[in-house]
This record gives sequence, C-alpha cells and structure tokens, in this order.
Amino acid sequence: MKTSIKEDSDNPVINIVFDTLNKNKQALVFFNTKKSAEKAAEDIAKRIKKDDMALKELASDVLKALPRPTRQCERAALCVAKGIAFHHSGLTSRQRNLVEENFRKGTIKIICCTPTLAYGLDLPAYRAIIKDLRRFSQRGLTWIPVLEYLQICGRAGRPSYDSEGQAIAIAATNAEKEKIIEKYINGEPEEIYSKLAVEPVLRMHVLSLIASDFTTTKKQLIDFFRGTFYAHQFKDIRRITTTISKIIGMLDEWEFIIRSGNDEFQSADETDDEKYKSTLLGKRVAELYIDPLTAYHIISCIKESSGKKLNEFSVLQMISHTDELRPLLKVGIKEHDYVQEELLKRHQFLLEQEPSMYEPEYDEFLNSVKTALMFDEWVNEKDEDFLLEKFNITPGETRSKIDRMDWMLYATSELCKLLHYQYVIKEIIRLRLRVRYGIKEELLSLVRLQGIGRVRARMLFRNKIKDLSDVKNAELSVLKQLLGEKIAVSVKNQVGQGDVLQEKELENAKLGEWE
DNA sequence: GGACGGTGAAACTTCAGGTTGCCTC
DNA sequence: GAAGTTTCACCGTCC
Repeated sequence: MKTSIKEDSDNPVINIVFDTLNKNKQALVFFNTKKSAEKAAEDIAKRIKKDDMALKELASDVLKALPRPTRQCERAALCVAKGIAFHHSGLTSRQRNLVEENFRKGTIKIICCTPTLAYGLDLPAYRAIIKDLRRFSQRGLTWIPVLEYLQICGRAGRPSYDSEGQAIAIAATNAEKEKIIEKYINGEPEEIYSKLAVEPVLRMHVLSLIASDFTTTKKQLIDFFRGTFYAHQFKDIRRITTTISKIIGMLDEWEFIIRSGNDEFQSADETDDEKYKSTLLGKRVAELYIDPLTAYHIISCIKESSGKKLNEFSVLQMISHTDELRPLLKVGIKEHDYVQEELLKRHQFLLEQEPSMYEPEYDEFLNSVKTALMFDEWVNEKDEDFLLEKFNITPGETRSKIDRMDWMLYATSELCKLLHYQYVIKEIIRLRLRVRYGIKEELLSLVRLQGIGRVRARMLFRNKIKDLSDVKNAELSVLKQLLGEKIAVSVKNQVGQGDVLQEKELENAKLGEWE
C-alpha cells in the first residue's frame, strides 16, 4: 500500500504526525531517549495554534502532579495543553496515568515515548511511528531486536479500537532503509534464550528450591534443572551443574544452607546423595526474594557496624550498593570531585571496604555513593525539583528508587531481627519511615497520622505542632486553617481515639521505644 | 578602549525499562 | 553514533 504524506517540514516525524492529525487519528511515536521524546513533543506542540479548555485543565493537572512542579512538569504541561504528550519512566505515575487515560479518551492525540509504551498497554493508536531503530548500548549504537520492533508495531491498530493500523519506521538514509526492510520486515525474529544459567538468577532459584524443601538432594536439584527450558535449549547440563556447585559452596559459606552426606561437592556423579537443608536465615532470605549475595553483603556490613559510628548515610550507601538498586545514578565527569568530597566527609560512616580507585568496581562504588547522597537529601526533605536539578534524577525515577529502597530496608530489618542485631533494627525502621515519607527525624511522629505526609507534617511543625500531643492540644480551628476542614477533623479523631497506630512496624517504632 | 552581547563552530556529555515484600484503606 | 548542551573565540555595537 502506498501512502503519500505532505512534506511541510524537513522533519519526517513532524510531517507524519500532522498527516495523522489531519486524518483525525492518533499516533504513538517511539524514540530511543527520554530527551528526544520530550523534545519532539515540544516541537510538535509549538506548531499547534489552537487552544482548548479541556486540554488547559488537563495541563494544569499534569503540572500539579507534585507539590512543586519541576521543569519536566512544566514541559509536560505545555505539550499537553496542545494535545501532545511525552511518556517515559521519568514522569510521575499520576502523570503517566493522565496521559494514558486521555489518549484513550482521544483528548491527547500524539504521544512521543520511549519503549515504556511498547509493552502491555492497549491504546487506540492508528499509527506507531518508530523514529529510532538503533539504541545506545555498551557496544555503541545497536539495532533493536526484531522482537521489540514487532512489539512496537503491535501498538498500532488494536482490535478493540480500530480495524486497521499502520507502523511506520523512519530511515535516515537509503542504506538504512534497505537494512530496515531486510532485518525487520523480511527478517525473522530472534530465538528466545534462557537466562537461567546466569549466576544471580540461579542463586535465587537454588536457594528457594532448597528453602521450600522442593529439592533436598543434589540429585533432585540437578534433575529439576534438567527439566527446564535452559537444559532443553542447550542440551548440556554440565555448565549449569558447575554453576550450581559454585553456588552451593557460596550458600553454605554464607550460612544460608547446611549440607550433609559428602563433605566435598565435586561432580554430579560422585556426590548425588549430598543433602541440603536451609537455615532459618536462608529460608528468610528466600522468602524476602532478594539475591543471596545481597543478603550476604547486608549481613556482613551490619556485622562490621558493631562499635562503629552509624548514620543514615551508612545504611543508604550499603543498600545502594546492591544489585536490587540498579541502575544507580551515574557520576558525571563534572560531578566526580563533588562526590569524592562528600565521600571524604562521610568516610568514617562507610560499612564496607572502599575499593581502590584503580579497581574496575570503583566507578560503581562511586555511583552507589551518589545514589546514597540523593537519598540523604530526600530524607532531609529536599523535593523532587531539587533532586532533578542536583542529581539529574526525574520524579518518576525518584519514586521507583524510593520504593526499592523501602523494600530493601524492610528486608534489612527482617535480617537484623533474625540475627538479633537489636541496636540497628530501630534505626533501620526509623530510616525506612523517613525514606518512605522523605522527612527528617523530627517529623516521624506526625506522619503516623493518616492524611499527613511530608508537606503537611512540615507545615504543622513550623506552626509549633510537633507531635501527637501537640495535635491533641491544638485548637481545631487552627488545624482547620492549616490542613483544611476534612483532614483537621480526621486528625483530631485519630488522636482522640488513639487507634491510629495499626501498622505493626509503626507500633514497634513507637517513639518511646526508640530512645 | 573596554564592556557587553550575539553568533556559530568545536568540544564535550550522555543515552530504555522493570519485578520482587508486606500492609492497609 | 547522534543529539543536545556547554564552551569559547570572534566580531560588532554601544557607552
């Protein structure tokens, strides 16, 4: 099928987008970076003159997704006001939902996005326009997999909305056009490969198989993996057996499992009868669903901490330096000195051995320090806008990092409980609440109230209402002025009935017990 | 003559995304 | 590898 598109601009994306708009249809445009998705949305929005009340309201919602708008919120709102949006992991979840909902309603006509929108969403796009088929990787710019290309094309003309759809790939040169036709249109999708033999993945599976008593001997363990897709695909169980041996050794050394039978774990045939049992600690690690290596890292750091000075940076850096927090914030060239200076100030609080500058892992270590510094600012009540300017982390990414830090702090507190590290548990629980709310210590008691988060708690505190008894003593009229009628009444009820503290960890974390 | 501002070329920098625990309304 | 951003030299204008 041939379609001709008017070329009003030298930018093919803009031409196709306006052609789509003229047909009164909607489109998703895929880019390989967040920046280019945002820029394209802005370029398109600038060319649209019309104003629409509904869109203006929507733009204001997008702008107000955070207590203080970031420059990203401002850009997003300006685009949305013209019916154009960008969509990537950096948006807050509220903004993402607004964009998706309004695209579905037809209020938003065009979304410029990264591959976030390629998976799982059913949207009424007539066209999927693919601007970039190459993406930066460690080997430079590489072509995206055919499977991903097909996934993106599948976004156009969803059966629930349209009877047909178009996928348009943009080529910069003739050679690129040939390549696209050959690789993506006439080519075959890649084989799917099992990633089971990768150590971190296997580590978690081996421990959980043993912890759940699903496999209790080496023979059972190997039989289990013999039945997996990995074994089916590679027809070679030897490689996986070697990795399993290594992992069993580690899990044993870290005291997550106990072996009995043979002392040595050499090859499959000799020691088939070796039996495994998880320790209490190993069972908990498996239940917490964290990488055993992470658990070991945390446990060794906490062990090290006895007798040492400990502060929030200690714990934040310890957790930032785990696989679960990846990808970490990258230390840019210009930030190098700043991060190192800050590290020097906090050196005594480090729980792990600092790698030498000349070791390859030093960069990742510095990244973990930068990530910890970002969390440190967050628990000292810096807002998303500040974090975006200082650490170049977008609100959406901030949120996802906070959620993961929250989960890992929970896991850490559970491990400490099991190991009877009483002196750190309370600190960790307090820190977890501070991370969750983004608050300093002094607001901890106020955020225990429902409807009170970092902003309202700070407002109360500034007005000399510093804890629950102050809330109790405060005039309702004063609270109403500060919090609005509904929340003021609810807060009063909560202190009156005294049944606010239902959450178990909050119960444990009662201020009195902390000191 | 010097401060200031505009311009454009060159140098520099950076680059997608996601699941898990547990709890409560 | 490409696009966006920063830096810097150069030039013209104004006081």
